[in-house]
Amino acid sequence: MNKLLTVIVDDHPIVIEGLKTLLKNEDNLEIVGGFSNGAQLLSYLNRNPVDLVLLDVTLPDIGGMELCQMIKAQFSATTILILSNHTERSIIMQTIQNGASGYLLKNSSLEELRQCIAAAVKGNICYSKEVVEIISRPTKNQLRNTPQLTRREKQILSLLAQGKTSQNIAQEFFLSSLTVDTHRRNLMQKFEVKNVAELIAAAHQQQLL
Amino acid sequence: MNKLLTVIVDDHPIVIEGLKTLLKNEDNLEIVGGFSNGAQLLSYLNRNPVDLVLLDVTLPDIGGMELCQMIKAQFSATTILILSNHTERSIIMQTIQNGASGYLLKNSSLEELRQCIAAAVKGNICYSKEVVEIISRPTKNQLRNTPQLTRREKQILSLLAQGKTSQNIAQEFFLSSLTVDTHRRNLMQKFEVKNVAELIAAAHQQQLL
DNA sequence: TAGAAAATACCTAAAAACCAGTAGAAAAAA
DNA sequence: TTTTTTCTACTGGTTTTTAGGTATTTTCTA
Repeated sequence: MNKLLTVIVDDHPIVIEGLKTLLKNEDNLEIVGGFSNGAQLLSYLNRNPVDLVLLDVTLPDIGGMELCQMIKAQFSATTILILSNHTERSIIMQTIQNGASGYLLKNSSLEELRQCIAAAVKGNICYSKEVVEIISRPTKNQLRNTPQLTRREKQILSLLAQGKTSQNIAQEFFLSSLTVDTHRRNLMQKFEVKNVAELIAAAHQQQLL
Repeated sequence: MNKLLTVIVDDHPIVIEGLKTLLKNEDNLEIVGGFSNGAQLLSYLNRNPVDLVLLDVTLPDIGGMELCQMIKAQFSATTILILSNHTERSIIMQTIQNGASGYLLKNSSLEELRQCIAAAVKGNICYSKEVVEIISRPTKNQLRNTPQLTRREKQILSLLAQGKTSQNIAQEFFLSSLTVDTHRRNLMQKFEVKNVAELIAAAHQQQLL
């Protein structure tokens, strides 16, 4: 079996070197490049075959998410493994949806890295132990008390998210637009927000839409 | 190293037998039990040490989700791997939330099963290839009509979601509020929406926030 | 069945958002 | 270097939202 052609992308050269050293003795993979930004990576990918990309999500030129998408769109055979210090749940989940095959924190052991690489190149997804803890932790939303909405408020919230004005909504429900205004105001009060934009964002974060 | 004490829980006896046969020759694990419902499993767990549970989510007496939680609450050292035919995205995500260390479809290969067991007992999470596809699928659809945003537009979109007014944003970026208005208008045009409320909702659905 | 919660509706006035254009400067791409 | 895109800013007008309130009726529910 051929060795896995592997590249490392990280804005810290130290991390690149560290990984190179760590993986030097792996007999099933070969580090063929280390890049400090997304543009360099894409340029390399256009010229050379690559099996595996070890990718940091914070890069100077382009977000790791977009980069993920771009790599997957153009080089679908290439496996992406995220190696990051980001411990936010939403970020982790997003990377997977953008085509990454796993997520590890930078303090992962070589053993974990091996494990995840093995799973990833076989097409599976693998999260390291620390990442598992983050994922299983209840989301912020669940900790934060989600406001208790009445039936009407939910209806109106949903129509607001569809871009309807108070008047539109009033017509739809055979109400006075003034009534809708009141509901709208109560909604904003319950969510402790200043305007509809923030209202919709908050509602979305709490999975109410 | 001791063998992994493994139990199988599935309401189809055939599946239990099949798995037993399949895993009989694995030298790192030993099947110590096969149960067709949750009560039997819990009763066994109370009397015997178990390292790994291969669990189906559809059981006659109790939902796999609840069972997962109960196992993890009482026997936190026990690893749970879901083995199911459910292909709904939300169910898969939920099992992880409830403490499972992985998810495989029943048509997975022995190789995949091995891979996931290995990852799971080390504390990682592992999804089989088919499951990966399910997880990544819905977003691909969403990505189709994702508008291409400029850097400024992204910045402004993000501040809008925080409930900032055009004037607030203008101050933050040392711009005229009229400029921010223009960006805001362009954003709405790109997303084909009528106002910020819908804009935020659309952006959220496309994971741009 | 009384009291609480929810839904309804109104007033005023300021603030902000939205519409439909135009247009120069700066930056990026070809 | 030329072309295109992005960012910037404006005019002028309309619509909608937001921020204070208050108040009656309906619907739960304890």
